[in-house]
Amino acid sequence: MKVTIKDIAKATGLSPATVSLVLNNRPSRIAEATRARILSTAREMGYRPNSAAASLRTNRSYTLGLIIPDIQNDYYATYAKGMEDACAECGWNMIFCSTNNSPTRERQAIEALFTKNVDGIALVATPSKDDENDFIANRELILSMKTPLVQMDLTAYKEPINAVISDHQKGGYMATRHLIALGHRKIAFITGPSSLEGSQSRLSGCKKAFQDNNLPWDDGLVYTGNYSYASGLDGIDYLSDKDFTAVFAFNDLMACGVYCGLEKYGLAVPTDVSVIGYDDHFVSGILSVPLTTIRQPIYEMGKESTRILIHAAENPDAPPVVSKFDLKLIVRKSTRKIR
Amino acid sequence: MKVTIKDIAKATGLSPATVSLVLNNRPSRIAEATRARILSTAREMGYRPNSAAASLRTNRSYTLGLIIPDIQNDYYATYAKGMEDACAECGWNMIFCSTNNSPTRERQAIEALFTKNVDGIALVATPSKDDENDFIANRELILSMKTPLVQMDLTAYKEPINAVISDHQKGGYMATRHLIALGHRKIAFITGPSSLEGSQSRLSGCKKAFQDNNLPWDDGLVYTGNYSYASGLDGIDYLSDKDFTAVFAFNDLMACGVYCGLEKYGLAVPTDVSVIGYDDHFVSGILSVPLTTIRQPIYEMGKESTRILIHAAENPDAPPVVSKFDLKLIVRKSTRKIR
DNA sequence: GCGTTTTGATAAATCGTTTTAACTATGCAC
DNA sequence: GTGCATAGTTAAAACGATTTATCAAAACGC
Repeated sequence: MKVTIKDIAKATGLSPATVSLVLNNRPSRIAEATRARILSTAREMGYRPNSAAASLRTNRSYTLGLIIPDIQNDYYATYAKGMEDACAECGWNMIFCSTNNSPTRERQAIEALFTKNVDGIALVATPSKDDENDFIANRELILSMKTPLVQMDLTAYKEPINAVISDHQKGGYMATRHLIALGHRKIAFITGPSSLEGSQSRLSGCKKAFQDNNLPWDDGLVYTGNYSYASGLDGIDYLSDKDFTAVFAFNDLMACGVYCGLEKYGLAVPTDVSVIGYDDHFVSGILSVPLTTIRQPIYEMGKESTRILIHAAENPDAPPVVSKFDLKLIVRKSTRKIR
Repeated sequence: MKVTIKDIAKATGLSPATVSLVLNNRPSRIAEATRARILSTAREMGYRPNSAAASLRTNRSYTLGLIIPDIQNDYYATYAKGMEDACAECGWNMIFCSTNNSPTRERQAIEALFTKNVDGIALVATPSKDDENDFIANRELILSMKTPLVQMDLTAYKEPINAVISDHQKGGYMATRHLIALGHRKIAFITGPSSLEGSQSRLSGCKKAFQDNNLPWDDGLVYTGNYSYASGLDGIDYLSDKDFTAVFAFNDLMACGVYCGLEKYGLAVPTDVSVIGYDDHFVSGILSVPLTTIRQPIYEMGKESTRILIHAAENPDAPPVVSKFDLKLIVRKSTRKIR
């Protein structure tokens, strides 16, 4: 039925050992003629290795696992693409798990990946609103399995850990500074969930920018969103009776909601209100008023995650790596000098 | 190190055979007490099955492979999510492969999936512009492996094959009829690549709608795009010196390009020109002028694909299934009665 | 008490590959 | 002809689970 290494051995009159040595390109002294013969019959017979057998024997699968909260989210999808492309370059494979923002499914995914013997796991933890413990527990689970782990956007941890991060404090600072430079003083902020470090960091960057410019901070202009389109809308509802000339939404999706909300209240972007987002989601460039935003090199972060994991898989006692990425201010049409 | 079935056997003083029988819930006469003992020690010892070993022995992996052209594309991502959700419900796993629109990588993905012993493959073939042969060759490859295959949006094939499809001719018809009903007579069409069946079908649906209403068809108002944002823009450039009151873009992404193009020429949607898209991409609802579109139940199609594959895996000689899905006209703000 | 059925559990082969120590044959030096 | 190095190849033991035929003991019928 399926062609195995034994079949090739039989066909060439050699032993399975020899065939395996050649097919895996192991350092050994196999005559060049033999090598060629094996290679060509393998091709002719349509040999395809059985990775289950190999993985059983070697305990390696040349496969990475990726766990993301939602594959439909462009942000995670881009990260996934980065990882996948880097894997393809090295001939590795990936198993994706999209957990639909459920810590339970996240846990199941981890178990499944372990069962499948992956050589490394990239975890983009689900932004669990309430239960921080799930999050910790799942990370612990991976670590307890001794499988290399790389985490996105996580720094604080009791022990060093592989991570790809971007400096969100700086991102928050850059965005705010941009608005301040345009003359804005009454700036509203629509943040992410306060449980998320990324959101916290951005906010502290914003405050720092105010400080550095000797401007008074007003907590009343901060609305806590949850990174969804709807919460951008809600933010504007909340802000509708407040006085502000610019909005910094902590991601682009909420910025889209902000656009819609502002329109509802008869406010034009950027004439009446400047809007800045975060992420550089692909829609940002094709909106009616293209959105000024902070770009995260999320694709590159995906690629780097793969590199880190492969390296960790191949060097079991390499020290943890933290790769820090630079953010970039992308100025488009949604922000302008205050009138 | 890792807990195996043998370890549990040793710990309970039973044999590996018994442990396996219990853990897999096989029909057999194991004393209830024994069963309970095994289950509890397995839990205590943190046993996790080694799927490589199981798969080697049984030739089953409870894993499906999915091959899509681009994970970053919301359309495919939604399909993937549907498949994944359905898998999670059944305790199955998925291996995603995003091929970046490269037939070569598509081929590599197929090989990798085969090597990994997946129990079924869902193929969303890359819309290869020029070389139809790659496409055929890759499908043949999967079929030759005797692995269950389900294909999205493909009907024509010399032999019956599992597929999930939507009736694109009807979709084209619905969209065109909608515009005609609003009084439009000069309708421009921005299609997909003519090599793709889905695009062809939509176009024939459009023509049929014209026929049924005794309207003259004008090939000059047809622009062949490639489903990208840019080709929506290009389409409007091409049409700029033509006379038309409505545009039907064969997907929403091109419709976004159309929005932008029309703005460039000082035309407002829907006041000057009505625009209708296709897919119901998530941006369609959050555009400044929400887009009227034809919704494909792509998430459901993903779920169904999983069901088909699992069924095929468990019933090796079940006949091929073709699941047909209904399309729906979603009327938003981008189309209106002609002035 | 004997033969038969039922119950509960297991021995052992197997899946396809990898890997290491061991083996044979050949060439070479003397 | 003997000893030794080297080149080329292989035997055989894993890896961890599954599965079938088989076995031992207990229960049962009479």
